[in-house]
Parts: sequence; C-alpha cells; structure tokens
Amino acid sequence: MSTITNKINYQQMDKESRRTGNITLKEVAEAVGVSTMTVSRVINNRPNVDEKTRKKILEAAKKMGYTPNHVAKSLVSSRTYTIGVIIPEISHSFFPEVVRGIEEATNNKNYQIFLTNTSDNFGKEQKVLNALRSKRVDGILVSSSLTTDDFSFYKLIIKSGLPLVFFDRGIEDIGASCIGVNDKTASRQITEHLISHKYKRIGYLSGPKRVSIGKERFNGYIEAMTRHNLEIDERLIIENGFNEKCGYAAMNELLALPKEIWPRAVVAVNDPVAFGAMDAIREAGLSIPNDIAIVGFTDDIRAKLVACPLTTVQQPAYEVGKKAASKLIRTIENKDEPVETVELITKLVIRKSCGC
Amino acid sequence: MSTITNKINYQQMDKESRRTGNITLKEVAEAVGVSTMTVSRVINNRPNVDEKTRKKILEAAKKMGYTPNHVAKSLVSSRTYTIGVIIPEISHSFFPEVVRGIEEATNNKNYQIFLTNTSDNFGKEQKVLNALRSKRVDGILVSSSLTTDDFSFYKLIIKSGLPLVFFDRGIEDIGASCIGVNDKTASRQITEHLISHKYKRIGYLSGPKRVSIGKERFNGYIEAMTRHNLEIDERLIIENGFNEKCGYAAMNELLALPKEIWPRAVVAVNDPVAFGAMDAIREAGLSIPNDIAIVGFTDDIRAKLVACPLTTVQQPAYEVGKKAASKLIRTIENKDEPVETVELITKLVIRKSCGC
DNA sequence: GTTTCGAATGTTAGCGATAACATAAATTAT
DNA sequence: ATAATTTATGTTATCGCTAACATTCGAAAC
Repeated sequence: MSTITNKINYQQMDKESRRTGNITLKEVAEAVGVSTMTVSRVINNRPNVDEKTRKKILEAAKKMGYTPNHVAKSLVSSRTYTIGVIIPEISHSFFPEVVRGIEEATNNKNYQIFLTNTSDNFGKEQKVLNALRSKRVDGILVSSSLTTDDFSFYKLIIKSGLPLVFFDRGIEDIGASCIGVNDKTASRQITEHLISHKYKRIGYLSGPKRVSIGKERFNGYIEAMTRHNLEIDERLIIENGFNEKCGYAAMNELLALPKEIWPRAVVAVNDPVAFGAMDAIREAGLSIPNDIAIVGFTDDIRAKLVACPLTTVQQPAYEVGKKAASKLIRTIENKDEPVETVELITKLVIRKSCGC
Repeated sequence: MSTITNKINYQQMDKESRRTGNITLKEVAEAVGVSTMTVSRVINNRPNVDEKTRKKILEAAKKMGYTPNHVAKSLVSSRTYTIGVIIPEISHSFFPEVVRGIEEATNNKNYQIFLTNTSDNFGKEQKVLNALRSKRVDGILVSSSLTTDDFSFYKLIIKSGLPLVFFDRGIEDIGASCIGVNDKTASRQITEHLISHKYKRIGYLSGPKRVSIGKERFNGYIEAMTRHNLEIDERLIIENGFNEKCGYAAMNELLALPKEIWPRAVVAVNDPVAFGAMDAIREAGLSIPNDIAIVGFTDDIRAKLVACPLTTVQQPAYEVGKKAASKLIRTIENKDEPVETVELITKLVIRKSCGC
C-alpha cells in the first residue's frame, strides 16, 4: 500500500511541480512508443536501430526540445568532462592569456572548465579544491597560491588518483606534472643583462620561495651573481607576494635602508611586482633607470607602455595554458601518461628600464 | 538466472576495476554498521541522529576520506550549484575584472562557474550554450557575441525557464535581466566632450548594433550630434567588431576617404577599438590629438599608459560582474525575482587623446 | 505494567541515464 | 519450409544519493 502511495506521489510531482522543464529520455520514449534504451541508442548514435525508428525518435526529440542530462550520464560513467582550473589572480594579465590557452585545448576535446580565482588565498584554494572534488571533475589544473609548507592537501589529492597538473606555479617532487617556463635560466639571463650594465649592487624582489617560480627565479638571480663574483647582500633580497602592492611594499623596504647600501638595480620576480616597485621608486623622487634600474618577468600587457618601458622576460602564457590543459587531458584519458615537468622557452625583451 | 549473472558482474566491477578511488556513502555506512540514510543525515547535518553514532560516522568518513558525490546529489535535487559564464573575449581587460566580480558573488554562495570564452564566435557560443544546458547549470551569465539577428536560440533557453542574465552585451526585450552601464548617456557625454573642443566632423567607430552596447553607445553619439546641430555624415560611421583589429580596420576605412571629409575627431565604441584606431592614425603619419582626436569607452588597463593617454569612460567592471552574478543567483533561488535592466554609473576620464 | 509518543534508524523507490543481458522480429542459409 | 543468424528492441539492475514513509526502541505518561 505504502509503495503505491509513494509511486503516485512521484508521478504527481512529475506532472505538476517538476522544477526543471527538461524532457527526459523516458518522455521521448513514451511519445514515440519505444523503450528508453532505443532512444538512448539513437541519441548516442549507436548502431542497430531501424532507420525509420531512428528518424521518428530524432524528430520527436527535437520537437520536444530534448537535451541529454549530462549529470545522469556522469553518474553512470564516472566521467564529467569537466576540469577544475585554479588561478591565483585573474587580474594579472598573464592569467587571462593562460585561461585562453586552456580554453582552447579543453574546448576542442569537449571539456568544460570550472574557473576559480583564489586571490592568492590558500584557504580559498583548499575550499575550492574540495568543491571540485565533490563535483567530480575529471582533473585539476592549478597554479598554486600556496604560501605555507602544507603540501599534504595536494599529496592527498594526487594519491587519490585525481589527475592534477600544475602550471606556472608548481610544487616540486609531489608526483604531478608541471608546465612552466625556464624560470631559472631566464632569471639568470636577465640578471646578467643588468650585470652587463656594470651594476654591482643588485637587489632582488622575491616571491614566496615555496612555489616553483619563486624558488627558480631566485636561484637564477643567485647564479648570475655568483658566476660574476658579485656580492649577494641579504639585505637587498626582500621576499613578498606576487602582486603590485607587494612590489610596492618590498621596494619601500629597500629604500628604507641607508642610502649607501641601496641597490643600483633591482630584479623583480614578475612584472606586477616591478610596477609596484617602480611606483615606489618614483614616489621617492628617484629616476628609472638613472638612479635605480629595474627589470621584471612576464611581459605584462603594460610593460611596453609604462613611463619607462620595462625590460622583462616574455612568457608564452597562451602556450603554457594550452600545453597544461593538453597534458591534463592526456593524463585523464590515458593512465600511463608519464609525470613530467615541461619548461617552455622564454624571450628576453630589452626595453629602457634596465638602462639600455 | 540472467539477473544473477548481472549482479555478479557489477559486484566484480565494483571491487576490481572501479575507476574512481572515491568512497561512497554506502561504504561508510557498512564500515560503521548503519544504513546509508543515517550516514546521509550526518553528512548533511540533519537532526535526529544519536550523538554517538554521529561521532562514529564522522570519524569513519574522515578516516576513509569520504567526499560527497555532488553529481549524484545533483541528479536527485535537480540543482548543480553551477553557473555557466560566457564571455566574448577574455583578453580584453574588461572581462577578467568582470569575472573577478562574478567569482566573488558566486563563491560566497557556493556556486562554481563554468567559464567559456567564445572569441566572439557565435557558433561557439551556441555550442557552449548547449553544453551548459546538458550539464544542467542552474543559470547562465552571458555577454553575447551575437552578430546575426537569430535570437531564437536565446528565446528558447529563456522560455525553457533556465535563468539567464546578460551582462555588458545584452539582447533587449527578450525577457532576461541585463546588467550593464549607462551606455547611451556616457556615450553622449563623451561625444559632447569632443564637441566642446569645437570639433565639427566627428566620426564613429561602431560595434555591431544588434548588441545592446553597440546600439546604445551609437545612439548616445547620435544624440550628442543632434543636440548640437552637427551634421551626421554616414560616411564617417563605420560598423565593425569590438576588438583592436576591428578598430584598426575601421579607422583605415575612414582614412581611405578623401582628405576633405576626414573626421577631425573619432568616438570609438570601446578602448580596444580606439587602440587599433590609434595605431592606424599613427601609421598614417598623423598626430593624436592634433590631426585627429579620439576617445574610447571602458578605461582599459592600458588607457592611461598609451603614448597619448586615452580619454575614455570608466566602467565598473568588477561591479558589473558582481551585480550580474547576484541577480542571477536571486533569479535561481527565487522564482518571483523580477526581470530588470540595471545601468551602473560610469565616469568620464579625461586624458589627452581628446585634445585636452 | 501497558500505552503512547518521539527520537533514532531502516527500507524502498526514484532522480535520468546506460551496460549487460534477454527477447522478438526480420533475414539468411540450408 | 525450417533452422540459424542477424538485427531491432526491450528488461533489469545499477551509478550515489535522498525523500518519504516504515519501523524500532526507549522513555515518559497513564
């Protein structure tokens, strides 16, 4: 008895208060007078369906405005054709370009992307990661804003078998692929370019060294200084975040030092940091590059436009995104895809801020 | 008999070749020795569960690394807590800011966003819209790249009851809310600013007039010209797309006219178009603003940095995104939410390109 | 000590689709 | 014409979870 009541209730709901106006396979099947399986076969272009039935079903489906319910499909197949993308700062022009690349690669393969912007907040990063797991994304692309050394979270995800690829900012030796650029080499080269200007006291505005780009770029700077036997003055190395404000603050920290030990030139971990630093330099009434030269990293859209055009390293952002997404998709679709670290090639862009 | 075989197969698959390493409610239930319903109640913080059982279940769930399967939940509830976002050009700095605003609003309410970049390609827009429908997003935010007059597609979606909110580029009288700015007024004002410089021949580089911003901004220009009794020379009005290349092409079209009828000033539908036009003007060996003055719309990140800083209209991009997302969420969560058109207030930013 | 009630827990069916098998219908082969 | 194959179609159970109802159990009420 109760069973029957139950059934009736559901049917009533079906007819009276369905929240979504969506047609189901079953409804199409009933309209045509076949079983759901036959409709399913037609919708998915499977063989063994009579041409006449196929046509009838297709017509009915179209007329009724049938849209396959991908949620149900995902439940059966354990595949969502969805990728989670986590970026630290969408306002930094590098990232929209990366996203464009990701989009390009994923769309071709019929994946959708969940985009989330963490604003460099690791708490949010964790929260989002959990949401993405719950939504059963097929894989995750992430440029981590990690600033603590708690990698356990990522380790868990990777161990759980959920494909994950880092781009730009990766975490090393954690068993995930990472698509970035030749950070260390490029950083060494641009520092050497400053050295070729005969500057001796060269400061460094660093990002968090926990993150691959933070560490690698810093190492490149150190390598350049060491190779050329220049003194590495710890006081001239300021570690802070990756954005403009951080650059501004870091530069002001340098300018708060006694004038005698001021750097003659500064290497910034990226362009936003360089822009922030440039503001600080200008506000201090100093001239770029005559008093203090500066170089960046990224080739932000503004780099060539600022008052003193910024010498920087051009990163293939679009390519990074595209490669990372392709790698992730391969990892998703083929469980033997190897873990690898890819370094794309950058290009030194000499402008004025270095003193050229 | 066959039924039994079937059962065995499924069980084998369960144990041997489960693709996902994900724990299910059922497994947690078995581990603790209760029914799935009880676990469900605990996970969802429902009442009527003994404190001891609750604790035991929570512990087991944590130890086993249980993550709720949101796909299954969505199937039951017909709610995905997912919003589709369609933008025409992620490279245009206006849009990342909008996305940041959208992110802000959606994340607070625990929605995820599917981001798709159509590259101003309506074919892709349609394809994506279908994918989003299939994935049963709870609502859609779109800045349409529509260039034909085939609105039927949107009409269908709106009629189907799927909440949809336009932002920036909307389609009028179609029964959906639109969050934009006071395009017409702002466009009139900036044109009037040029008029205040005593320019008489003022050209207009238009976007597609099918789209709200295309039409409204154009109307603002016309209104300004009319109010001040200036001749509207059809030859000085070029309709093209919204990006830099289009601006470049459009401006060159103007410059191909006989010199006598060249415009003395040009209003561009947005900043990228203005930048493209500026390139064309410079390439023609002309000076901005001395030979040809120009103004834009957007206040792109580059506007203040270009050789001749661009006079433009500052749009509250972040706000547009945030408002649009909030409106959409309200529309999703409350079926009586009214359809409305919101115009946020812009600000004229006077720089040099107008001749000031 | 039985009844009554509410809290704790369990059972069943269903969300919309598909895999795997079963069966009916149409062909082909013999 | 009948058996052997295909081909077309249907049935059932399942994905992981939850609503709705059913049941159990202990404690208060009589």
